[in-house]
Amino acid sequence: MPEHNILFKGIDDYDCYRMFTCFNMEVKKFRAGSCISDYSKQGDKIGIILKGSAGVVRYDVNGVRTIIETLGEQGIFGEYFTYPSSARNYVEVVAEKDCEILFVRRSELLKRCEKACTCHSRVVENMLELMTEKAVSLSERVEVLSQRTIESKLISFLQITEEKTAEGKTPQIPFSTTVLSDYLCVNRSALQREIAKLKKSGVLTISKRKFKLKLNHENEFDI
Amino acid sequence: MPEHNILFKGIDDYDCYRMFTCFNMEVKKFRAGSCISDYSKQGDKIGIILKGSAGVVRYDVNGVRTIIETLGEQGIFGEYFTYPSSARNYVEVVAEKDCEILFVRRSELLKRCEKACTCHSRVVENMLELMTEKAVSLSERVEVLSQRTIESKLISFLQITEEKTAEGKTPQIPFSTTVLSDYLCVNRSALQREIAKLKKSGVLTISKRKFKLKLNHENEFDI
DNA sequence: AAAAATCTGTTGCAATTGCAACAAGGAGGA
DNA sequence: TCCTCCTTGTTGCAATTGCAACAGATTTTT
Repeated sequence: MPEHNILFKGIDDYDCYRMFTCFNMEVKKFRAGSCISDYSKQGDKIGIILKGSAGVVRYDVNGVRTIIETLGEQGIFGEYFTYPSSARNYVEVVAEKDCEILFVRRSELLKRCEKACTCHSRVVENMLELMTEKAVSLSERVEVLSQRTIESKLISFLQITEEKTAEGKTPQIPFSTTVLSDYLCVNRSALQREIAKLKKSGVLTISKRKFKLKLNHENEFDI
Repeated sequence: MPEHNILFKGIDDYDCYRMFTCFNMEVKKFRAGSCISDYSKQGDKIGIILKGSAGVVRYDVNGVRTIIETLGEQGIFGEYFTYPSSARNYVEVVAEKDCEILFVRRSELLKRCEKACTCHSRVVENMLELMTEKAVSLSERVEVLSQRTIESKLISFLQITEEKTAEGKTPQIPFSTTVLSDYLCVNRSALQREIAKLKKSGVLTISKRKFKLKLNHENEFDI
């Protein structure tokens, strides 16, 4: 039932069905690896990931790939946010796993409802929650990318990953090293070199994708 | 009248006054250069810039400054978004100009109003707009920082600045070069060197802070 | 108006990062 | 099983970036 989704959290079946139609929403499925949106002529259309995961990927003129964002369930995307493809680079959203995506126009969501239904304001509330999540995850992205060296980009990323790991579980890098380098926006072999250094100095332990950080707490701020 | 603010857009005087109290909001003033929040123990408190502008700034262990975000009027900030100060770095929000800031807790904004006032849902709607703006500006930030070289970080920043410039006006860099380097997260003199190169090759013209870009459109994607 | 502070612009040298090439280790399909 | 494709890991060399120092310009303060 595509009417049931995170945007309609807290709303009963009948209203869900009604609004789904009223807002001109649609749900589409995509196979892993396929392109969900190429960010051209989408206007204010917003995509919300109901199931699966996806990545916002950019290829520049030289073919260099950059993973701008990774989107899990509840992730949202659209031309409205992401800087669009331009003459200098090509941006697309690619399904990582099989995906189910809800599409809706921003203008539809915000239109003043003639019937002033309470459920409409609940939708706006839910949208606020999704948008807040997006802002938080973009902030993390900025935190990582604003680091000046590969080493600190990596450490910053690993720390954030650690914090997201459930209590008692071993933190795990969600990518292959190759993909990680595209995510940190650095050269793969240079990243590999930094990983080797951190391992050698005992700061980092990795087996497969599971890792452990032991930071040296000298030379730090008192807070 | 602090009751009138962007969060209360579309709401009449009486309700503004009532909600301002009901939500435990407060408005504070800050002098240019002063520290608005040091991101410690703020919990879910959110700041909204009513007047003035501010920057979210990080200093690392070596004293290197990074401008994580710049916030104009309607900009929002809080520990909830920005990665907080840690043992390795210190984050604060600094007023660029004299500021008037509205503080409110996220939990207060989202609490189910017993009186189910229509104006409350309008506040949520306004908040969604502010949050969307934040997501958009963070996306731009990622766009710039994800570039691999100083040259492309600079060009990407200048292009975005151009696009924001009102029709007919000359685009203008909003910072000094020194501050710009902290915003692009690169070394100042290396940035200066790249600017010199672009000037020499005729791609970039700058006088004071006004600039003009003439990009060479070879080797580009057809879109 | 003089002094102080800040910003711009440049440069040589050092450190970091990117690039290319290659060997070795899975994973999955024919 | 063998073969292919993809990822990991390493390295020498080249290019980019950071650092430090300094001179001149500009702005702010006294």
